[in-house]
Amino acid sequence: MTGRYKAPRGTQDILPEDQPHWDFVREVAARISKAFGYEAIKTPVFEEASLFTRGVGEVTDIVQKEMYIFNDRSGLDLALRPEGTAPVCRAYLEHGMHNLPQPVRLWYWTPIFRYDRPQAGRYRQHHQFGAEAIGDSSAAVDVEVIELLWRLYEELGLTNLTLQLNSIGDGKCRPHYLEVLRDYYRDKLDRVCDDDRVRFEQNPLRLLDCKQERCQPIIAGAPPITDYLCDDCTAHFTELTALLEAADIPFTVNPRLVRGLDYYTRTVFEVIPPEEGAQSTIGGGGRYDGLIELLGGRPTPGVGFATGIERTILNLQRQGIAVPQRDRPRIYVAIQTPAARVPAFRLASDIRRAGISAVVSTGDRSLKAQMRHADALGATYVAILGENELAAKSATLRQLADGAQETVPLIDVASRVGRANAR
RNA sequence: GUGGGCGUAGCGUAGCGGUUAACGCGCCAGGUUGUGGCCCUGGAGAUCACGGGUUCAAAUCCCGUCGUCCACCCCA
Repeated sequence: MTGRYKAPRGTQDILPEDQPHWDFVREVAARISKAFGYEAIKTPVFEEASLFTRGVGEVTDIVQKEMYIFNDRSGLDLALRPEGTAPVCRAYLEHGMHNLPQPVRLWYWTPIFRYDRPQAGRYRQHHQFGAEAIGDSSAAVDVEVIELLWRLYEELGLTNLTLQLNSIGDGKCRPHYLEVLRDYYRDKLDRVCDDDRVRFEQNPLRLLDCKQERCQPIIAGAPPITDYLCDDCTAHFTELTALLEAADIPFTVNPRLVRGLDYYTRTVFEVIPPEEGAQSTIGGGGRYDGLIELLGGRPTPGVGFATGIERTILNLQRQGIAVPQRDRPRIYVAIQTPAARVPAFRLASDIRRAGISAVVSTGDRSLKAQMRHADALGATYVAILGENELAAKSATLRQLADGAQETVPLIDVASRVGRANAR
C-alpha cells in the first residue's frame, strides 16, 4: 500500500538493509579518529545563517543558492548546516578552546543540507564525516588530517583513489596572483564561457576550475599559482609535500585545484575515486587560517577535511567491498500451545538478560509458520515450547543450519545458546 | 537554475488505444496427526506517480505538475 507521502526531494530513508554499510563506515571513522587523538563534537543542525554567509563566503554557490534558510518564531535568520567547518570553529570560539592544548583535534559525523538538484551521489540531505585541527599552522598538521582521511579509505578497503593537492596561497600572496590571473584573462574574455566572465569579476580563482570545453585551452595556459606563492606559503607547501612522501601517501599536485569555499588558505586537497562521473569527489578539505578571525576570534589557524558518507558507501559498493553482515536474532522462541506463551516470554527475557538476542513468537501462527518465520529472520536457533516441554521444564532446541535438535532444561537454554560459534 | 531519459503491486518487470492489468521475487496461509529451508496450492497486495486533455474507449496518445536518473552547474 503506497501512502500519500514520499520523502522530500533529494532526501532518502536509510533502511535496515542499508545499516551494515553505515555502521561499517561509522565504526572505522570513529576508530581512526580516536587513533589520531581526535575527539568527537556535535554541533546543532541549524545555526545563525550569517555564520555561513560570512564564514563560507558571500559569493560561493553554497551561500548564494544552496542554503536552507528559515526564520524561527522570533524572526531569527537560521540555516540548516550546509557544511561542517564553520560550526566547529564557532564552537571552538564559544567554548574558549584556545585555552586547551593546541591544536584542538575534533571530528564530527553529521547531516548536511544543500538545496541542490539531486543526482546519484548528490542529495539535499547527505552526511559527512569530518575532522578539524584548530590552533596550529604547521604543515605537519595538514599532513596529519590528510593521513587520517587517507587511512579511513584504506581501512574501508577502497582502492585506486587519487589525492590531489594544491596551495592557493594566503592573504599576502593570493591578491597578487589574482591580479596576474586577471591580467592573463583580460584579453581572452571574448573566448571564455559566460560563467567565467562572472567569475572574472567576483571570484577569479574559480576560473581555473571551469569545466567548459572551450575554456580548457585557456586554463592550460594560465600561470600556475604555485609560481606566485610568497616565501612562507612556498615553504609550507614544500614541507607538506616532503612529509606526505615520508608518510607514503601518494599525491598529485594539481595547480588548478580550487575549492568552492572561500575560507581556504594555502593547502587544499581532494580525493577522487577511479570511476568517472560528475559527483566524483568523495572527500576534500584544506587549511583555513583566516576563518576563526573572520568569525570574531583572535587569528587562529586551522585545517580539516570532510568526506561524504553516501559517496563513500557508493564507492564501497562499486568496488564490491564486503561489510559485516547485519545482526540476526540468535534464537527464536516458538510455542506449540497457548499454554506456553508465558513460559516462552520468560525464556526470551532470560536469554536477553544474558546478552543474547531473542525474538519470541507473537500472535497465533502454527508451529510450521513459526518455523518459517524463524528461518526468514535468520535466527540461529529455535527453542520450541510444547506440552511435553512444559511438563519437563525444558525446551526443544533446534539449530536451523543443520536441523540438529536436543532437549535442554529451560534454565540452561541461555548458556547453551550463548556458547559455540557466538557471533 | 538549464537540457534530456524514465515513472505499472514492497522490489524487479510485461502489457503500449478496446472486456475482471500479467509474471517473477517477497509477504500471509495450507499441503491431516508438534518443526523451517526445496516443491505444490491458495490468498492478500496496484486510485497503472498526480492533475488535466484527445477519443465511443487510455496504463497505453497529448500537455502540465511532482519524483527519479543522466548531463551541465556545483560539490561530499
